[in-house]
Amino acid sequence: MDCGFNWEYNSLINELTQGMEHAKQLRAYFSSTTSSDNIQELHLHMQIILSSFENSLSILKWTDSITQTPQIVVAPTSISVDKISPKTVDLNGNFKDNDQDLRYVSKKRKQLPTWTEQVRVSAENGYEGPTDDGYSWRKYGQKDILGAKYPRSYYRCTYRLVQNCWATKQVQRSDDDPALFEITYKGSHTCNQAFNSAAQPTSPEKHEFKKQANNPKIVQSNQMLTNLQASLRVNTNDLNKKETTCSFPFSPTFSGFVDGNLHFQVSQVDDNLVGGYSPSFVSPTTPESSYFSLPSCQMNGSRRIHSLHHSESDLPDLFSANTSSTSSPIVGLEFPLEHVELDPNFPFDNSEFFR
DNA sequence: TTTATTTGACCGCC
DNA sequence: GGCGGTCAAATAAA
Repeated sequence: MDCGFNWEYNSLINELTQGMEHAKQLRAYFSSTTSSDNIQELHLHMQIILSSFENSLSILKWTDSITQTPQIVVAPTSISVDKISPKTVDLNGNFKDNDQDLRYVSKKRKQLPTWTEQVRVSAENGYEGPTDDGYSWRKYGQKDILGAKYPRSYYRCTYRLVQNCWATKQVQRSDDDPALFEITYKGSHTCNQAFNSAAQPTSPEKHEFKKQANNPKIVQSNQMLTNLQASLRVNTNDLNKKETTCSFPFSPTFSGFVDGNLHFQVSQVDDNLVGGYSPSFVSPTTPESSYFSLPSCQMNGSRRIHSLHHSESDLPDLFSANTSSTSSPIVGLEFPLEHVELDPNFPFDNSEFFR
């Protein structure tokens, strides 16, 4: 897909890199000052911001390593809130092309992106378990693991059958710390709840969503609508106040307006595109100011951390797995250029675009 | 009646 | 052969 997005893509990386460097400087500054609670709070936020930057860059660079054209990346981000060490990701395995039964799916799933997240459950926040992560899961198994004090639970996406969503997760309670749950996710959600996860698990809309999820036409319609909404558009009004929203074939959303200066907002289209805990951040709204919102992670009363690693050798398989799903509203997304309203007078200057 | 969970059995991998 | 992961029938819950 060559839509001339390379320079926006590079600009995005440059902008993220620059933002991360400033966040690092801020962190260093606050680290060198007092140790009051407020300062520590700020330091914590800075850490979160840095994690967001690092993972955004990782995702973008990872995509770039596959193809020079930016695309939707179904990959998790990590947000470090607790001081818990990151775990590993692996994408091993060889699958046979001729295997087409369910076993084939099972083998192929071994290549799905895998990442581990650790969730601490505390009584004070009323969090009842580590499973409420914004997605709807169905438990399909439990197994006693050798050497582990607690059994391991196996969950898969509730919408596996109706939406061919192959995301799974395993929940393992820590032996040393019973309040700590290690959750291993395999595969990213390709179901509709990826676009509705925020309200999904607990809201009354859940039932309505399920009804819709069983209707293929509604599902398709919702997916198209959601894709359309998720995709950015470029609108320009008059020269004095141009409302400008720019669509890109990858997850972040850029929007803003032009009034001599270009004001830009960068936000995540859909947090599930990157694993459910994606950061959203706001780039400078004025040439002089620079601020960032906290990541819009779904904490759900728990504290969580997860990490993602992709080795070079893993990438093709992962990419293949992501793009192989024909029903996915997310993966392999081809950006519909006909939906983009481009102002031919819009100053798409590479160096100034994000300023 | 429908949906979710439990749990023993099965299968593939090491 | 043991272990981890998954299936699917039985059961429970809504």
